[in-house]
Amino acid sequence: MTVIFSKKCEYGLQAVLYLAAKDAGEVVSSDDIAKKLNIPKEFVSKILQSLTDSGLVNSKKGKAGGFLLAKHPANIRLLDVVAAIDGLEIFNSCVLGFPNCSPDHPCPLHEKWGALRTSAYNMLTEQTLDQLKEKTLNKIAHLEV
Amino acid sequence: MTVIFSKKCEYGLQAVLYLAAKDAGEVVSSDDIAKKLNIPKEFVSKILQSLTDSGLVNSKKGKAGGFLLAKHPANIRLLDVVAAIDGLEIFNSCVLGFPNCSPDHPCPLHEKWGALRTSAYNMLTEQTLDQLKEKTLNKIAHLEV
DNA sequence: CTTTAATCAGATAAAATAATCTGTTTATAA
DNA sequence: TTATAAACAGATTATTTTATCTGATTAAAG
Repeated sequence: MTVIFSKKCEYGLQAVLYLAAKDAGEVVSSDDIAKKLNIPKEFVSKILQSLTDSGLVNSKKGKAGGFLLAKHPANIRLLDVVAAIDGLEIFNSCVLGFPNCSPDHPCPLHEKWGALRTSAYNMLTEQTLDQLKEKTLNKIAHLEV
Repeated sequence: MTVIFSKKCEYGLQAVLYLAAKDAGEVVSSDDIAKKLNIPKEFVSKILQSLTDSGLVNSKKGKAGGFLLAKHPANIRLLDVVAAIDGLEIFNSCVLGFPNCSPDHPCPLHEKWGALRTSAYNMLTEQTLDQLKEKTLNKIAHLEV
């Protein structure tokens, strides 16, 4: 198989987009998130805990507790989430798996791939949770089974 | 972690590029390939066996046996190798892991990601093993440990 | 014809990723 | 103040991917 983001990262991105689509400050339980997004509750809970450690998400314990974004969604870029979960290695490693791939000793795809990779990086840097709110709401509205 | 191609696919691409950099018709053993590319012999052997089944590679059994490309390297696109090993699912599945991601019910990144994905697809379709021969030779020349 | 060196086939092992479970702590609300 | 519902912590399990092993078959070369 081929993957861009790990499952952890996909779920993490879905979850923070979901949080960003809620009203500011609203606390959402992992149970709610898991049900809405159709992903394992314990798993998404773990992921949000790690994003809490990373400072992107805040949590509230106890009854009526849950998660909420730690910053205004305009200040959270997709790249921040990816960096916190999967890391940025993908933007700095050879697409063909060659060692030492660099401008000095480029792999056969170095330039062509480099251009695509940069576009992807820029896109993830430009897009904030805020900017995607409308689209997220739309997608969520059609997640019913 | 984040990945574009599986290890299998990375090794497979490296191996066919290596074969394409050899003289036409030259038979190369998996042992040779493994040593040169610094990848596990049995693993690359398995991968080349599967590419043989896919019709991209031919094999020669017995002493002095090994592998060679089944077609002229100008007729093998990178996409063919990726398709044979990882499949093309990545070009047809949601980058955020949302179900049912389509123009009707797009995920928040549907358009932006779609553009990048198409660029990647086109690149892999345009690049043939032949076109990458010079660059492959250069890279291989600097693989020494 | 025998030795040797290769692919091939299938089983197995190891490592990484994904998912689940068990119990503890915490805070709300009845 | 007690019941409840949540995050949290850590261990465990399951699945997938990566890698290795064992033996069989094949073909070239001495």
